[in-house]
Amino acid sequence: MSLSPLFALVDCNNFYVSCERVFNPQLEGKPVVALSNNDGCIVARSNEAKALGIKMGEPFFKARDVIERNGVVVFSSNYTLYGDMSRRVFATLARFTPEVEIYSIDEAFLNLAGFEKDNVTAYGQRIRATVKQWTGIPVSIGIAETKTLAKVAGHVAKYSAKVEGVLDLTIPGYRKKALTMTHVGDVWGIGRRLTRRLVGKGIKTALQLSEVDDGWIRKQMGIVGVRMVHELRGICCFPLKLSAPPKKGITCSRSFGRPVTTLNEMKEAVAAYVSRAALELRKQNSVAGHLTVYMMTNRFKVKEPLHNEEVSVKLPVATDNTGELIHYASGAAEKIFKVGYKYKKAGVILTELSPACQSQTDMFDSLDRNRTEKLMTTLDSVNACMGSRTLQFAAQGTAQPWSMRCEKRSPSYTTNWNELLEVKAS
DNA sequence: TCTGGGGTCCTAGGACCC
DNA sequence: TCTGGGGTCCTAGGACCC
Repeated sequence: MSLSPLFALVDCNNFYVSCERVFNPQLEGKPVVALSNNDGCIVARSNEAKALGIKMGEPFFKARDVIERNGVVVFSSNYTLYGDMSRRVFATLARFTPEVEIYSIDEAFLNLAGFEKDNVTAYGQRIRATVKQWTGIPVSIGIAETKTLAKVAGHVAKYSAKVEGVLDLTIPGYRKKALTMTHVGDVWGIGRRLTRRLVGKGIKTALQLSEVDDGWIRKQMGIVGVRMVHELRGICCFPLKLSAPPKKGITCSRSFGRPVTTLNEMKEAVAAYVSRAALELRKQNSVAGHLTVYMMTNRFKVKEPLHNEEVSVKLPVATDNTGELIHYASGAAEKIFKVGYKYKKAGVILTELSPACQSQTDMFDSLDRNRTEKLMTTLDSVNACMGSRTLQFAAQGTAQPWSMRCEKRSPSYTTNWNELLEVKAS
């Protein structure tokens, strides 16, 4: 007999801000925000910052006024720190159920099927308290028969003080109440576009969405919509994914800290992005058969000349070798780079990924692939233990004057001894 | 001065084939 | 007037997620 499904969504509250607070407890109770790469947008806000009206995704410079007036503490993103804290949270969750799906850096679904129904709220409270105690990170937990309902529950749990961070929608009457108080735009899978369309048709709450006719929603939103509505009714359509399948494409792109106007700098940046992408490629034991390079000027500067172009290369032999990939990427960059433009951003995309062990060899291949493979293995292991750019290709440049801004980055407290020693000394 | 980055899935439409 | 029809594969673009 198979158990009826029961999911818990564990969601870290204001995750990046919470990570910073673990190492800066005096920030507790104060407004704090964390910025995206290049210090561009606000991507995490403490409750106090939310209360000031600072919006998610808002450009930093637009919020600068409010921030300065209210003494909001600002952090650049520190993904090394957040990634490590995230691992600690998930390791803690794994103590409570063998089946954990890591959904994002700050969210996980747990399989609670078979756990005693009457006690799941108490169990959730234990999970929440343990994560807080072991990692310092506060979480909200939503429990329900489907992932979509668990997301709804988690959302309500986060904003309703009464439930103390854990809400179980399998308790009679709770599902309807939660769906009534959830705006349709807050349902998992309903983005800005669909929100506008649904609200235009008079569907404003998650409850109303759950009550629409199957045929109608099929026409409006396709099969995706039908699944979503079924999930809201308690019919499970999205099972837990316990192992992530290998990625089908790997991208690395960054905005520049200042405009790039020379081919040399552009090629350095592209080489640096290729190196990062190739490392990811090797981590999942894949090789890439196709490479795309793109570059763009600042789309917000309407008065400056615009150039936005990409070029693709079919690689003669699928590879994970950084040097080889840099070679093709540089050629591609040369093809589209134009003098007289101020480039804002560039990126590299690796696609047509396949398992490294199955890669086809080419009779006329001029590279000694055994040797380059050893070189890559050595490079990766040196960088893994001594820091990510200890060994690098010369093409990436050393000064990297184009690299992104991160003026307010905290030290990587948990992973970088050198930085920690600097903090102690200062 | 200043506007993130990295993914996934689905659909529609064209090419191609028999 | 009327132009076969249906399957499969691929790609571009749209929508979404955090």
